[in-house]
Amino acid sequence: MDTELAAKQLCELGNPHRLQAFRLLVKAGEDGLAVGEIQELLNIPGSTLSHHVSRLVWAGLVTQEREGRTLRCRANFTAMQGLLGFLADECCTGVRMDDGDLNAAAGG
Amino acid sequence: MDTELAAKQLCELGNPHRLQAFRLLVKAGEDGLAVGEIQELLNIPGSTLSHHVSRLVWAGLVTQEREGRTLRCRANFTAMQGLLGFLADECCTGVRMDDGDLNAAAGG
DNA sequence: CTTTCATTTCTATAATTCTAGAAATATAGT
DNA sequence: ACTATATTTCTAGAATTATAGAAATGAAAG
Repeated sequence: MDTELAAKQLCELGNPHRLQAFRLLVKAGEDGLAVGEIQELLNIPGSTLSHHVSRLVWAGLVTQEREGRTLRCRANFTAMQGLLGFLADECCTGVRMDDGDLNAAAGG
Repeated sequence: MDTELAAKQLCELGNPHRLQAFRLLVKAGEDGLAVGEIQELLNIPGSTLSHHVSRLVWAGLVTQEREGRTLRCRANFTAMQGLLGFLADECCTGVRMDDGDLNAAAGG
């Protein structure tokens, strides 16, 4: 995971509509949700949602599969775990501090 | 951690310059970095960097403390851990899958 | 082949963001 | 007060994004 990809994915998650949509897909798990189901839950116009979903797909965070007339969307858990791993490794290292460790870290 | 705050913080991390700056601050740990040090490392104009840093501060991801003429910036590890927790809990639940669990989860 | 449903693409507009030079502010030293 | 350094604020233009109505596309059903 390079910084560019991480930034791209963080950027796409960094919009309330998209983050909400993504959370719904995470909750839905394997079953996923049709675009129309997300639309009803978020209560926003179809064209607006389509824009947001396509950005999530573009960033690799969501996959889509046609099922007849509906498009089923699923969270890409692998991508999400990759992003989580990047954040944990690259953006949360430094000092791992419990209260007791604060002085030691600051002093030495 | 509510969705709005998470989205705000994700949005701010979702810019390459800001993500790079934040990573530098994470690496720097307790010591942090002066704005000018970040600027030299990223090699971008001061006004541009100031814009980005102020956004990170606004989102609560970075703190600033004046030390004479320099402004020392530090990553807010607590905020970052909160964000990580939110993502792990709210955006990475669903099916926790090792390879072996895939079929079981899909099957029922 | 027409209708119906689900979703996207087209199009336009308003709003936001990124970038960076110039000017201003804050601090310290002389 | 004057100078130098560090950083921000002002300002403006280019680029991107968000929003949503209207039209188009894909797929099933009659």
